[in-house]
Amino acid sequence: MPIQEDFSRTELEVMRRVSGLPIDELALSVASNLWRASQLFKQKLEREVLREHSLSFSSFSTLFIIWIWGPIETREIAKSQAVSKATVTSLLITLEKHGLVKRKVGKTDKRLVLAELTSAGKTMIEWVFPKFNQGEADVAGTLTEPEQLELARLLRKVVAGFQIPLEQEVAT
Amino acid sequence: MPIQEDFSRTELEVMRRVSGLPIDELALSVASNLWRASQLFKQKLEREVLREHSLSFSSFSTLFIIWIWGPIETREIAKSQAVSKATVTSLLITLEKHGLVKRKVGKTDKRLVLAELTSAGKTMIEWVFPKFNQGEADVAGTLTEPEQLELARLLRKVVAGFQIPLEQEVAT
DNA sequence: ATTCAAACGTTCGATTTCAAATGATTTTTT
DNA sequence: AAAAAATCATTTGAAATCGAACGTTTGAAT
Repeated sequence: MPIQEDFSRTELEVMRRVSGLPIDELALSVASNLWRASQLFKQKLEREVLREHSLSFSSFSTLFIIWIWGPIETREIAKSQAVSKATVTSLLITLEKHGLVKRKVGKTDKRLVLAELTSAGKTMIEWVFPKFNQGEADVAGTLTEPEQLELARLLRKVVAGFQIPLEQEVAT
Repeated sequence: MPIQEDFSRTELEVMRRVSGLPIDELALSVASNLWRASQLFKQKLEREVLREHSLSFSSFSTLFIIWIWGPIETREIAKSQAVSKATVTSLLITLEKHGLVKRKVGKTDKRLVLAELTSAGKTMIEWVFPKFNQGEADVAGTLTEPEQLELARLLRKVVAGFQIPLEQEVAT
């Protein structure tokens, strides 16, 4: 029995529909599967791990990044998460409300706001992260180890590709 | 000069921080790069292609799926997009408000709601999709063609992995 | 020193998102 | 055929999300 490339029904129908148009079908399949995989991953982790701790995916990610980087500026959280500063403000308000994070104004530069974990926040992330990672392992476990290494490498290369185009200044 | 694996500063710091803990670091790097790539992709397309047409990423995706599948039920949109039915209702309301989609009740089963494009919606998707695809090509273009094929294959395998666990019934 | 410009985080309004509850319709049971 | 259960989409309330506008603070220019 030959190896069957596992195109979904939708992917096949999309390809049929756009054949004839001047469309980069390979890029289309890369992008659509990238998006779909990321959404299913997010959903799985929210449902199986985060919900029971009343954490959203974004809240968890924010908590995690604050855990890693100690007191960290709002703008750096935004950059690391690829979200707007306004979003980070919202997330920090929610996390603060739940007593997991506290904010303080920068000492030398009073425009800055630094976020750091409370002890409850530290306890939370250290308790949830291993379970979160188990979910990641379940997802990645679909692939062999060499495949996981290759997938990580390719994604890293794609991510790196987003940084470079900044050289081409955006026209106003 | 040796090839440098392009780990980001954050990825390196995270690995340093969790070394010692019983963490699957490979799964962690797969998952974090998957998420980061998808978010950067979404942001790029929203900013460079969709914003000028007042479309969100979700609105575009919904428009696209309706374009592909003709009159389609709300629940099928939800399944294909991996979002809840409530979300689809919201999206359809917005799209209908903008005159791109119209809804009609199912003929035989009056519980169903079918969505289809208006002519304005058809014009919109046929105008925007090629530009969207160009954005996809820009992103995928970071990789060589064999790499793109491999990335699509690996992501497809990951996506397929999400379907299977449904066999293990979810405990109530 | 004063004015001007730049950089921060926050607020605002709109959209997206979800789980849970609800109302309408269909299917299954009895 | 009547009652019960299942299945839809929608509504509700809360959070996440963004761009744009805003007020504050800092840095630069005169």
